[in-house]
Amino acid sequence: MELLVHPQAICKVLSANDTGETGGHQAGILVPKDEDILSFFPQLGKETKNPRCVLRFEDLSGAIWNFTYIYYNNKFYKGTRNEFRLTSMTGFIKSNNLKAGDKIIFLRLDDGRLLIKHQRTNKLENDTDNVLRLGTSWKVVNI
DNA sequence: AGCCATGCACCG
DNA sequence: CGGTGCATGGCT
Repeated sequence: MELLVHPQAICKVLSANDTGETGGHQAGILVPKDEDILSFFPQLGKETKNPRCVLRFEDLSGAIWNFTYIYYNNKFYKGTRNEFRLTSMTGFIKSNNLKAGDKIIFLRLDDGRLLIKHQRTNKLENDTDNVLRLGTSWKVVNI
């Protein structure tokens, strides 16, 4: 019997840097080192420097987006980086006019296919943010 | 830990 | 040359 359970969907509130509003060109979003979040993505270790893989996402209109999931781990190779990023998202972010505060939601279907959707900022919800105070801007969503 | 920022390479 | 992405460093 298989008892291993993985989250089927996660979401992230975009930062200004994620959307490119800060003028940066890092072309993607940061993925916090949270077990529940990382388990959604392929496991990338520190055996090789800056390992990556391309993930194929489908949006609600049926369009296909290929994002690159990278583990910048040069901290283990005489550098200082130790973080995960999902890059090549400029097209998706621009075509949907996503801004800081908006959410991106990733879902995995039973057949392994990946879906991506987004949600505009809800200001009322923002107001309660201080009270809820989620540890990271990512959260596991059960569907 | 997470977000901000930037030099360089590549490509249309 | 401008947009995009890679890789990396800095700041909070």
